[in-house]
Amino acid sequence: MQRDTAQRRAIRRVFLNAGRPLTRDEVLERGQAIVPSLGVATVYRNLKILTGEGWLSEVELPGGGMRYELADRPHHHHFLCRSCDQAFDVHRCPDEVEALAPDGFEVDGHELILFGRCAACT
Amino acid sequence: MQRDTAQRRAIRRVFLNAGRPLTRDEVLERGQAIVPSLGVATVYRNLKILTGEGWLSEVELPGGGMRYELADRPHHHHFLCRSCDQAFDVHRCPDEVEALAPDGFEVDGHELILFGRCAACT
DNA sequence: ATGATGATGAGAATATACTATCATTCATGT
DNA sequence: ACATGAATGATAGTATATTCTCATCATCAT
Repeated sequence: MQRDTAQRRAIRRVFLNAGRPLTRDEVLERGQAIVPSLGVATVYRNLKILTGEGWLSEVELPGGGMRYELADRPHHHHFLCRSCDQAFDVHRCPDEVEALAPDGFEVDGHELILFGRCAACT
Repeated sequence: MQRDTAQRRAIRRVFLNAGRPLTRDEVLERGQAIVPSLGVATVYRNLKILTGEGWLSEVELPGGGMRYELADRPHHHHFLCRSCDQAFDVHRCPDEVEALAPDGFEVDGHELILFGRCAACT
């Protein structure tokens, strides 16, 4: 059965403290602040396991690499800072976006990404 | 100075006929229908040149690989078919989306992506 | 027509993201 | 405390996208 390791606990804590989508490197750095020996392979393994369990979900934004965020969050979108490349949550959503599709197209989801400079980079 | 080659003409024609963002492979396939000898390196080179000239612009949607589209089109968004992976233009845009950002964040652009099945795949 | 040189095409090389391997560590049930 | 085997970490391997190299081709000013 699955074991409760310091590494996996660290990775979970990183996400619980983040409040925004994280890249593999962000998880690695922040995880190493808790468990210094943490390696990339373990980060990859656990991102996959936690995603498989439905605890994390994948977020694909421009700029390479997948990002991950807690899966239990209500519908929301993202802001991507062009300066620091960090992603942030946007909790409001324009209504009826899915009605914008051309006729004959079946929409089953949508993603809205805002670009600019975050509060820290302004 | 720059030369007007059959390959570059073919690639330009592919975009003028497409009316939607194309992946490298879509450009290659359609380009080879015009100039059979067309190779990947040439496609890459010309995508970069045409983008640098401002004739094409890059579109980054989920699912790997960059896509390219004519740069002179008015503001619009995209629909990505989960079945055939083709991208289509969505010409309507929800207003005031950029006002959704958190306080202190400077928004300078946005992208809206609708997911589902296109008319041909339905 | 022709020569200079920009462009091409095939394949090698590189960059990057991710996965597999495996000896070692350590969480867990007893 | 101990045995079991799941998890880890270092690194090798794989996959994929893109760029580089270079011999050859072909455009265009003359």
